[in-house]
Amino acid sequence: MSLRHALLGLLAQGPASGYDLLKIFEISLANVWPATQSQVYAELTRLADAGLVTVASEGPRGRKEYAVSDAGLAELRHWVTEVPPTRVSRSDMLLRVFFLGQLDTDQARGYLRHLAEGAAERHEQLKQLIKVVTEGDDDLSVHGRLVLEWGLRLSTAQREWAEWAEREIQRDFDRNTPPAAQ
Amino acid sequence: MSLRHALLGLLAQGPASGYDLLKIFEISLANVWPATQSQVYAELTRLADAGLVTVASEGPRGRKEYAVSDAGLAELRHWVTEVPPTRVSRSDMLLRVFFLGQLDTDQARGYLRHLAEGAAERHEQLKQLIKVVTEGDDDLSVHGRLVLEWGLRLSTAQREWAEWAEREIQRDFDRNTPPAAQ
DNA sequence: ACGGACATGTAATCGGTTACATGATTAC
DNA sequence: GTAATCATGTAACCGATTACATGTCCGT
Repeated sequence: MSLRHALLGLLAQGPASGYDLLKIFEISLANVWPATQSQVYAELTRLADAGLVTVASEGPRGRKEYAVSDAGLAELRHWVTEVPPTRVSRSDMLLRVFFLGQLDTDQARGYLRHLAEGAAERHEQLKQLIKVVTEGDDDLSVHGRLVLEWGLRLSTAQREWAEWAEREIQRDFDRNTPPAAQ
Repeated sequence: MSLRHALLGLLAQGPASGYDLLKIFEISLANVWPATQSQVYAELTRLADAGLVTVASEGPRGRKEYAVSDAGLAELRHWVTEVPPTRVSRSDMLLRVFFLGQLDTDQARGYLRHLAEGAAERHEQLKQLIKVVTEGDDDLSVHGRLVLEWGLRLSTAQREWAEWAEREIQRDFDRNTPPAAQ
């Protein structure tokens, strides 16, 4: 039920329409909680039905501007402070690592090298992004920067780990394939 | 569709029943790709229908032992090597960080401290787990150790980041609340 | 006048979760 | 005999994805 809270959190910054919110999702929340158009409109309707947001004003082209209600703000704060964050998140990347034994050593090392390269690329992208976002002192920018810093640290850790794992696999291979057998 | 590949990967290690596979999920894959009982049995039926696994033998109590077919092995290898890993994974933990502006400074720092503590706990748990799993030289153990190492690095990075973010928030607070105002 | 952006909605499908339901075998 | 474990299955529901569908306003 986090899409609900993502929407409440964005609306806590100021009133917005579904269309506005979608654009915000595409830029600032895309890497943390992606959402589709269908989903956003449907959830806004549900939030309004539940009284957590209200339709503050209606504009041209059927535009509906939503504003968070007191109940909505309370729900948001409750979620942030009281609801324990999800323990595990599924990772198909790590699942593949479990099954690397199904490949030959070169392919397995290739997969890990690819992970390292991907992490390095993401790191560079985030470095660019952080330059662009550095201006702005609204709440979302301030805390968005904390999230970006996590992205930087995560991509660094992943690159280093993948490089380590690649060496580790090579080491295992060398140990099980003594020089005489080469 | 990764549950399907998780099952193929486990069956590539040797034939097993749905019941067996479930126990494996509960121990070794619990932190990477959790699966429920309903899900496993249903997916095994689908895999058999698709010809990716076969019922190798039937035992007492309606037990069905599944074995991966050649087509299944091919599908598994294709998935590991050719299908690009998922880019983003949703994180309600980071989503909360975005909305920390809705709390007062103490609460926000509390959330981050809590994250740091949680990461430290997970790190300790993994250190225990790695001791237990260190014996065993089958494929799953070898590559499972790579995954565990990632868990260790991830939990360390998260603890350090959360501690850094907590200080960062304090710094912001001090900057916006000059001594004269205290 | 027309194209692009603005703006909202519905329906089908899929993967995952929870709960329900049932029964056989084995160890004590 | 009986409790624990082994063993499989179904059904309802929920959140997310994809595709379809429709219409309006604004700038040039």
